[in-house]
Amino acid sequence: MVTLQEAASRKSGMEPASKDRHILLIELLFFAYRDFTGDADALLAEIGFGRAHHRVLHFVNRQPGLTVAELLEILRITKQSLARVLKELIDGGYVYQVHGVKDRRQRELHLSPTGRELTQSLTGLQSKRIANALMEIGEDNLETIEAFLKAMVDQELRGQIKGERND
Amino acid sequence: MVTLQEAASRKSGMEPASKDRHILLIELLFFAYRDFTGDADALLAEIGFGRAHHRVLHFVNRQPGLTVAELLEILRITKQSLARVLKELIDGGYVYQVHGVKDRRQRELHLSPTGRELTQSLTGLQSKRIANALMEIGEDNLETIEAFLKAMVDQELRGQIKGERND
DNA sequence: AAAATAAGTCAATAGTACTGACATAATTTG
DNA sequence: CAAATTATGTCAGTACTATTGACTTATTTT
Repeated sequence: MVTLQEAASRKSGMEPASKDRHILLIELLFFAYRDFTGDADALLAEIGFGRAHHRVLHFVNRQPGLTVAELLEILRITKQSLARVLKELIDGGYVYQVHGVKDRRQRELHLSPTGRELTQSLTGLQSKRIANALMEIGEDNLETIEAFLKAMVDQELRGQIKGERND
Repeated sequence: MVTLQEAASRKSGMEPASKDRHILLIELLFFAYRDFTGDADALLAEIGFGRAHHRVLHFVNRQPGLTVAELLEILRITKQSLARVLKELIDGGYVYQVHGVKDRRQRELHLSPTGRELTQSLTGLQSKRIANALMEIGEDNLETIEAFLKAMVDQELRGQIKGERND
C-alpha cells in the first residue's frame, strides 16, 4: 500500500522531498508573475490597454521591423486575436506598419516615438522591480536567474529569445 | 539634448546598461511563464477547465480548510469571478466545502480524492519542467531562484507565500 | 495563369475578469 | 434582544483576450 503522494512521485520518477520543494517554486512563480505584471497592467489600464497591447509593444520595440507572422509565432495567438490589439495600437498612433522591402505582402511593424515612450514607461516599472529584487538577493546572481528562466522555456522555442539589448 | 533612452534611465535612476540587462529578464519571464503554464493548461483543457480552476486547486491543496475570503485575497479576484470556477469544481466533485467550526458563515474548502489526484497530475507536469531546468543550471541554484522570485513579490503580500510543503 | 502566401476582416463563441445590486445566514455590537 | 456587520452566494450586464471558421485582397512563387 502506498500513499497518493508516493504513487505520484514514482510515476514522475522523482523523490517526494524534491517534489515538495518544487511546489514552493510553482507558487512563487505565480506570485512573482502576478506582481511583476501588476505594475504595468495598472498603467496600461489608464489608457484603455491591456496586457496584450503590452506584449505587442514589447516585441516590436525589441525587434523593429518584425512582421505580423513573426509576432504571431512569438505570442502564440491567432491572427484574429492579434488583429484587434494591433488595430488599436495603430489607431492610437503607437505602432505603424511599412510594406516589406523584400516582400511587399509583409507588414513590418515599428513603434512611433509615442509608442516608444509608452513602452519605456512600462519597461521602467518592470525594470525597477527587477532591480530591487536583484539588489535584495545580490546582483551577481543575475546570470543564474537568466539561466534558470531560459531553461524553463521549451527547448525548441528558445530561438525566440533575442538575448540582446534594445530599449 | 538627450536621447529618449537616457531620459528614461535618468528618471528611474538607473544606468542604461543595467536597464538593457533587465529587458532580457522581462522577456525571459514572459517566455518562461508562458511555457511553464502551457503544460498544465493543455491537461486542464481536456476536462474543460482553465487556468483559474488550476489556481483554486493549487491553493486549496496547499492549505486545506482555506476559506473563500482567504482564497479571494490570494487570487486577487472578485467573489463573482471565483463563483463560476468554484461552482464547477464543486459540481465536478473536485472540491467540497464544510461549514467553519468557529464561524459557521465561513466555508472551508477541501479537495476530494479526485481533486487531489488532478492537482497532483498538474503539479507533476510543472515539477518536471522545474526539475529539468534545475538539472540544466545546477541543482544547487534552487535557493537563489527561490530568493529571487520571493523578492519579486510585493513586500506586503509575501505573507501569502506558505513556504512549506503540502502535495 | 494557377497556386501559395501574408495579411486583413467578419461572425460566432468561450474563458476570465469586472461592477453593481441584492439575498441569506451567522456573528458581533450597542 | 435588535441592529449592524460579516461571509458567502447569486443575478445581470459588460469588457478583454482568446478561439475557430470562412472569406477577401494583394503579392509572390511555381
